[in-house]
Amino acid sequence: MSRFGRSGPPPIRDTYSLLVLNITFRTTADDLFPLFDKYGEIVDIYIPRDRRTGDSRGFAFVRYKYEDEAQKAVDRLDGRLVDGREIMVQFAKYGPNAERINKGRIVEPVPRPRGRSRSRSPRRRYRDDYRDDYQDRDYRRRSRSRSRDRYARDRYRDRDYRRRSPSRSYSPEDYKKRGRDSLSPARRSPSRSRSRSYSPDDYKRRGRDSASPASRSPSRSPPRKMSPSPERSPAKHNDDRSPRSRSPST
DNA sequence: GTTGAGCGTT
Repeated sequence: MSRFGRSGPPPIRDTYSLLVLNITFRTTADDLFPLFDKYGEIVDIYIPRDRRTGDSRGFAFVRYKYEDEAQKAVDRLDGRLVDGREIMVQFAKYGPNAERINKGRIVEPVPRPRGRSRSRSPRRRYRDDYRDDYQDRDYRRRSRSRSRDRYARDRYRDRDYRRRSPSRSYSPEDYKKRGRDSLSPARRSPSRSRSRSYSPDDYKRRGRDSASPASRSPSRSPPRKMSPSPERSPAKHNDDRSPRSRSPST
């Protein structure tokens, strides 16, 4: 669903895809259009949305017709405050086709039987080399928590989904696979097996993981309930301070 | 009704 999408996405050939990140969940293509359109000719703007909620995922794809304009837009709109949020504009990679993409531009939509593309240096040779270092600094600092929990909001409405799918959680097979893999140090650490067949640490680690999270820490589950009745133990502060605070002065 | 790394089609 692109802004210019009449019957689907336009040809990506000879187009420069820009990835706009850090945009607000309320920002739409229409909001980005006037911003990017001012810096160049926009071929298309696409904002992936959640198939469940339909909300924006927080990033958009802006396709420019020319590389210089795209680069200019990146330089201009990158870090721009949009809707109260700093957006990050950078050249986008089209998934697995990224190898055929150079600076966001689709070099060749079809795979090359020859490894020629492999031989040549896809390294950037633009005058904007300095920009790469500028972006690779640390301004892209990622937060300590990721938004991967964005789907968690579904649990609020579909929180009942856990009951109808109790086995939806991690399968024991996963543990078995991991455990079996850990039990094969010969293939993972051949130099390690020369001393001993396997390390007890691995066994312990596997045992911990296999152990139930609830029974692994008996001390974490004190038999004492956290709901002390005010009537059952009123003689904690009242009785203590009673003789003292009761008669501060005569 | 919330959120904040990333890479795309209704």
